[in-house]
Amino acid sequence: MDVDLRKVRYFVEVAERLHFGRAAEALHIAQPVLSRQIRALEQELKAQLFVRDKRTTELTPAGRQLLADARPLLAGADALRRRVGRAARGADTFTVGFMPGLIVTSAIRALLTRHPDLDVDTLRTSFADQTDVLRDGRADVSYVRLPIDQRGLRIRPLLTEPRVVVLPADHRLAGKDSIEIADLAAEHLLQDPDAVPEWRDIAEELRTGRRRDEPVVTIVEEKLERVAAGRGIAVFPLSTATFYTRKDIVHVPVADIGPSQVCLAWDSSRRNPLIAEFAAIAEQLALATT
Amino acid sequence: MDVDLRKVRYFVEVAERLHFGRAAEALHIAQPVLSRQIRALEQELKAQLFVRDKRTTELTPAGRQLLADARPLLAGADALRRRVGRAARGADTFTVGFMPGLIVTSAIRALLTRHPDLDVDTLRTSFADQTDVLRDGRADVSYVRLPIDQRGLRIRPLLTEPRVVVLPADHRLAGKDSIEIADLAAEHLLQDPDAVPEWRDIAEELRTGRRRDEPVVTIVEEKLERVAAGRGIAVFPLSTATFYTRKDIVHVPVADIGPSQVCLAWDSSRRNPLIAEFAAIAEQLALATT
DNA sequence: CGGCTGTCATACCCTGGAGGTATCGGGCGA
DNA sequence: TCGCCCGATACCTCCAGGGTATGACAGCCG
Repeated sequence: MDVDLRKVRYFVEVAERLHFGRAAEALHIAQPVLSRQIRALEQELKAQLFVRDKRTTELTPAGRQLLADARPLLAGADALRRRVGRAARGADTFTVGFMPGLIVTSAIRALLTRHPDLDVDTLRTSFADQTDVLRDGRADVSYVRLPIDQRGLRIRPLLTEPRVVVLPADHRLAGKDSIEIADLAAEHLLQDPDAVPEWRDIAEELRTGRRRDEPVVTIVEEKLERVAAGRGIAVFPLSTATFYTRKDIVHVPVADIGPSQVCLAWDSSRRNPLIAEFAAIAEQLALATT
Repeated sequence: MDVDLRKVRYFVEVAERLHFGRAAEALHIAQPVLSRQIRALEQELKAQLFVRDKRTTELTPAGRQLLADARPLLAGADALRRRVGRAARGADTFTVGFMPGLIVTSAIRALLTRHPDLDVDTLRTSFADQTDVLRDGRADVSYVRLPIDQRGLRIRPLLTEPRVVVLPADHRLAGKDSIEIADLAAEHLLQDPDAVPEWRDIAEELRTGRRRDEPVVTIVEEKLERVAAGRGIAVFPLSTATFYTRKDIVHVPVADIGPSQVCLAWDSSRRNPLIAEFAAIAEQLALATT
């Protein structure tokens, strides 16, 4: 009848690892149970999801389709749960996500003057999870920096600002007025490469596959700490770079890199009047400050 | 852990009827089972969903929130099921929804020349379900006429065309070059009032509540049959009105009514390259023909 | 080539939850 | 006041989801 979200969640775990035993471990269930549930899911959907040839596990086309659809569905279920829970707790709440370096207080204050009884929360995000918080209901709207995966979201552009590279003060490029992205080909980037697409194309560490697989740091202060220690570089929007000023660090404009585009984003399947209202406020404030 | 979609479906049925007995009947289960499942759902979500005071049932704020979120979630589950089933059947398929009167063959032909192996289907929609087919996965893209509920969708405007009122040939207004919407205040509209927002504001049958509750007809030919029989009027885009020409029917422009805006729409949570490709084709064709 | 290991499937048991029927109890209308 | 409507409660049955033990098969290594 209906798909069983538990089975779908199990499937995602297996599909991501292509290994029943380790997926079962991650799900805290026994491996035979997982095998049986996946089989049951295949029967319910009347579709083979994996090809298992006694040694390796691989996805079928149907499995790939399911994997693509499963994650938004599970996130939607998560969001439903969160929002109902919040509605049950009584007070109207509205949660605004924001990236480090962005100023959101003026918009929130404007919203509060119109809705004095509203309980407005803020939620700090990182580049990696700035859209997840919208899909799983942790935030109602979120200030995001492009590029993002826009699936399931609606966005409104607010402002753009130039991006700079952040270097240790004693770096060979530290004195320059402006550099080009190619000058950084040999450096180690401390952030998600998706955040700087121009760098992807020229980065040596990506081409040679010799990228150190240390976990990507998501906290700005932590990134700056590593930059100062000479362990890598980072590309920030100008406002972020100036906000976190330190003596052992400098920032240099990069001539051939796209600006940082800041947008307001929200889940496109929702229609909460507060969202539209907040979007209008944010847009107006963005216009006023430029 | 995860929400149970079955329980959510049960909840929607009860929330729409505010009556456990009839909801149970519609779901083909016994009433006590339904009562118990709703109670279980309330416990799982830790939220009271209904206030039951021995005679009437009413939704709580949490219940209203759940109702708002439940439908897209269930439609998403439906869509997942459909798309996985299709992927399992093998051949790549792509389904285009369209409203009566819109011509889609040229766009489909263009898509087919680029993807000779693709299996392209068409699906005729009506004003009422033109967006449902996208949300529940019956179609990959759909030509729609505004206004629509844009939640969860992404749309691209294609073209606009004037709208006319369709009248029996012997109607008192039949000879006019142009009329105003107010002239139609006393008429019976044969279609979903949401399709003609300007009419909502002046319609006598809506103001007095004496609207005959005959089911809204969704088939164009059927509407024309009723118009010819003097049982009501209909507002169509010009192309539709000229397409279905009959001797016992005339159409008259309405001066103060917004044009019909035709868009291509698709589910905003998906990223299928074929969707983007088809959107580009449709946009180009729309530009070429104007 | 034989044994070991890793990996998924099978067999079997136990419990909880979803379905059913019968019945209760409180409002409301006649 | 009586009957009716409607949701809740009580109790039964059965299957699905969890567990453990073990089998089957591929690849690896000595």
